Amino acid sequence: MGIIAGQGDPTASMTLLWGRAEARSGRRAPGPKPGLTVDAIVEAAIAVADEAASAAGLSMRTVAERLGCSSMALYTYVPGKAELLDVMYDRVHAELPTGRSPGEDWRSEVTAWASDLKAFYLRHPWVLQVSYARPVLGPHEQAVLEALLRALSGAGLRAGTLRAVVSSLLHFVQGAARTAAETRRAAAVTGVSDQDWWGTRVTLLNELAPDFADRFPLSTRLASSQSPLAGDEDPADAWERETDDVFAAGLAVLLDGIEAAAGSDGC
Amino acid sequence: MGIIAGQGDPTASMTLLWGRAEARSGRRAPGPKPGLTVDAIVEAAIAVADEAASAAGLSMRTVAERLGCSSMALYTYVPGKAELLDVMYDRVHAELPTGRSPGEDWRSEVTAWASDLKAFYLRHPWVLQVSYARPVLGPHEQAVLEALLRALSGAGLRAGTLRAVVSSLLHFVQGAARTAAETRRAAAVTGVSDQDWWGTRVTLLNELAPDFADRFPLSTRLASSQSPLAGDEDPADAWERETDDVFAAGLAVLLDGIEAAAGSDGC
DNA sequence: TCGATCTCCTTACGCCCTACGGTATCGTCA
DNA sequence: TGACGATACCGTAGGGCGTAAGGAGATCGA
Repeated sequence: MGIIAGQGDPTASMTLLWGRAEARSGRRAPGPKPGLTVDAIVEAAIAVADEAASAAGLSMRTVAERLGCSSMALYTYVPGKAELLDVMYDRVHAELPTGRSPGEDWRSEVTAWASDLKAFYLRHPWVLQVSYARPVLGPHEQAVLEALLRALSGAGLRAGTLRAVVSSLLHFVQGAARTAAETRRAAAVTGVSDQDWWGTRVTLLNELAPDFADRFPLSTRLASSQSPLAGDEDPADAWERETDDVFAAGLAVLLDGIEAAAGSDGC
Repeated sequence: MGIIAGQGDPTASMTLLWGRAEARSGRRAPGPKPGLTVDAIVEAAIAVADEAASAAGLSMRTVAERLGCSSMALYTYVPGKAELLDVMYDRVHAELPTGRSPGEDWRSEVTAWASDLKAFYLRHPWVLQVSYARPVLGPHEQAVLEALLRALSGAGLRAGTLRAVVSSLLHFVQGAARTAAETRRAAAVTGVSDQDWWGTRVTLLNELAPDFADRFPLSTRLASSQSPLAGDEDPADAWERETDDVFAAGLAVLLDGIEAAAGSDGC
């Protein structure tokens, strides 16, 4: 459901994201000792979202339950759910590598960046549901972008082209990851495996639209060209391999395009 | 929040999608005359979702209000919200052109397809929130896919490459449209214009992270290379033009890549 | 005319987020 | 030492949401 990030108080979110000033002023305020910390809440919330495999499964109640407090206790530390999501979003990006692997050509650097990012999205699919329109502007996400720019710096692109390439790459990885994650989640949530689901649909389609192959000849041909299962292969594994192949092939196409663009950018 | 489509009863959804059998059996059943139709409900639901610019704004209650009935009355015609979304999703795809424009080369055909699709997503941003993992498999969406395949048939790609190219193109268009739609929606929902929002964030960033430019030199340079506003241009228009340029440039990169792949596919 | 059957509504349950006001706790200063 | 007042935390409640259950009324075939 495309959650809008950055919707809460900007000052609150940004302060939480970039080193908290109040954490440094040594003086403790009067009153009872805090039983929680923002860090603990964020960690718990990430764990909840990971398990639910969806931002929709994240509720203040579930987070509070995991921490052994009431949902209202969280509001002492975090202004609201929107700001919590902002911080979760950035924090989890700290997992991604940011260092350069020296001496590699830019193609393999970008490929490594893309597959790291895709794996990351599959570990934390809820990240894909945070809107990218008004970025959270946190340090860890920024580092990921910087890593891509570093990898691409070897390709020699003009600024305009570079912007387009960056967004293409992001959209490509996010799209592929989104599809893969949603497929997994659909199987988990509904309890129906992909093959069963497709089987049911295809049977129904044959009954309800017997003229399918005539109306959509190219789609039909593309679907039937799917490589058949090797005899003893687990269908789920085969599907995984198939999508990996599509990812690699799509990325290769994109990289070819970047190379061509770099050439015409006159470098 | 990535809504899972195809979650309801497959038979129900598919029957609603592919010509309703019961509509043809002439015999009216006893009981009061139906005051609504599935079509009217779907139309109202699409209007609601368009206005809310988000699938989250779509509720059975809102749809019912627009039709002047109670929310429970809808359940006579539609099994549930999931199936309603399935039907909305496919129905709205009927807007898109499906005919081929004869005599054009495949590059301009694909470009036209992509920009039509992007405009469509911007008119109906909620479509982007319906999961693509278990496709609805309705006739109108299928026609859109078939149109792309027809446009690409001139490029001479092997089946494997074709699959990768199709998914790259879809992901690219969806990603670009998603960002654009969410930017618009964020401005509408929060009442804060994009420039104001960015201004606030940048100011905060300067205060909280004065070392930003040192930590992220490439990001800083890319951001500062943005073309400045022409004196009397509306900032919103300038932003629109900027994203259009990025879209066109990204698509061009992708098409270059397709061309290269077609070459190495040996056609 | 008389069921049978269908449409549509009211009610209710169980989720969600969070505003508000009350209470328990503890550092600080007189 | 003792009281003050800031702070942490919770209970309640209000307004969302989807939809199960069951009842009221309309309309058909027999």
